[in-house]
Amino acid sequence: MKKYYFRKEERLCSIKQIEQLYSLGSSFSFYPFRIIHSSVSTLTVPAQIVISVPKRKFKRAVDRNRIKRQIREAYRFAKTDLLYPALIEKTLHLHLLIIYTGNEIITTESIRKKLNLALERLLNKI
RNA sequence: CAAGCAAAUCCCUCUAUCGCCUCCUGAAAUAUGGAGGAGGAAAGUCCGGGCAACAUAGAGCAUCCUGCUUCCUAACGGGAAGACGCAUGGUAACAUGUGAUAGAAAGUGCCACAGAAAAUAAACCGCCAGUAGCAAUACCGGUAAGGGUGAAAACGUGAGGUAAGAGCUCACGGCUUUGCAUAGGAAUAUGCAUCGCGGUAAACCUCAGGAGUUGAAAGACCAAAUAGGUCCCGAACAUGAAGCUGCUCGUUUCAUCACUUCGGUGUAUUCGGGAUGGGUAGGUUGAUGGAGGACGGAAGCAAUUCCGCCCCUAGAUAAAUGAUAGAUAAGGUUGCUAUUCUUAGCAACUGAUACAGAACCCGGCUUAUGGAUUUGCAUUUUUU
RNA sequence: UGUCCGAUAGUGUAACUGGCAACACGUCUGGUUUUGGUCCAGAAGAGUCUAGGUUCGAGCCCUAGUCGGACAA
Repeated sequence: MKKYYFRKEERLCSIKQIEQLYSLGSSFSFYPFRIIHSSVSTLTVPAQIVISVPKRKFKRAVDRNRIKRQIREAYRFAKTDLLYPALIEKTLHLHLLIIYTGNEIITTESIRKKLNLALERLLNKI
């Protein structure tokens, strides 16, 4: 049985690395997400990600937290089924930044579908 | 029974699967097992304090804040009780609501337009005396009663007084200063005497009280790689002239730096190695047991305080507390039945919901909010 | 987390010490021109972010809120 973990090691926590990702990484949009990615040399896990919801679009902290939790839940399933096998096959390590650019809260089911499509497109690009 | 007002309390449930954070167990781990994991406002950041660093003889000035009294409190611009004013209701007693409520009798300023005049004063109409004139009237002086203007007109009413008038004098009344007496702990109230009479201090200001500055991104500790600093050890030596040599390299002597006991030593430069201080990334701490809460008793009108006993209740750090499925409680909608026409029962569907997410911690204030329960208040209807 | 500013016609800005909310551009109407532009003449368009208070009177003073912005690493 597969384990759908999502631990602290799989998050990108360093401010400097995030700034580097913003300045050097390449990006594309796939509604309702905008994904910034760049490959790095060594990591203990295949990918480290940041989830971001802009304060300008969602004023209340409750809404931002809910969207981040939805995305995190969707990513937890998507990376185990989709992302990690492909990355291990290509021997790549990634830094990822997922920004939610939609204007309203949508259901968890549709976020899961959209995120799967977005990650497939990411795998085709690299 | 119903709706209303006020106060207090409670609310993200349970089961399954997957997952996150902290702690415990464990030799150890991201394993296994166990325990725990958002609020009344966590919000706004409007006040006050703890805590920390720095500064600091004392006093004054400046700046800012507060402003009826007493009490509560660690403290407050918060709260409690009271005083006074205003508004509404009431014949009144009083009730409810509300108030930045010290000082306008220290001084300065301002009061548009209108109006004669907006504050040491001032005369447009009017009233009165005098002079001139037959008279109308003119000149000069007195006068704040009356008119009109304005948000506000020199305290109001009456009498005396006067040529006409005027707090000019008196009586009553309103506000007010000071003193005394009584009541009260005080604000204040009542009485007597006395002084005074436009408003504005959310105008400057005066008086009284208070404020050191900066905030956890404070502060403390550990500390990789790289570069550079300091120290130690080891190795090497630049330039010129002459000699050795056919020439280069090399070597010797002398000079170019200092000291010298003439053997050398030191300084400077380069390379290698080691040690060490500061300190970056990063990490630990600060940082969650406290002005803590529940219950009982005592003091107090109350805010609150004291005593006893019990309880431990988030601790993340680019930031956890979630997702999916199902279940019901209160509630909601629809239908059916009974009925005093408003309730009750049954069935189906819906349904864990409003406002909203801890970021060092407390005490308040303000703002946003759907429901449930309890208590109190007065009102209406029905029955007895 | 903390500190500090601002909000006025469609747009950009004024309004001193509280006393009729002003200017420019834009808009509309008319004229000039064959037409458009330029130019000339005229008009409309706000009650000052919201609520409450002080005052005879508030854009201005005070309190609370809403929105926008700046600064401190």
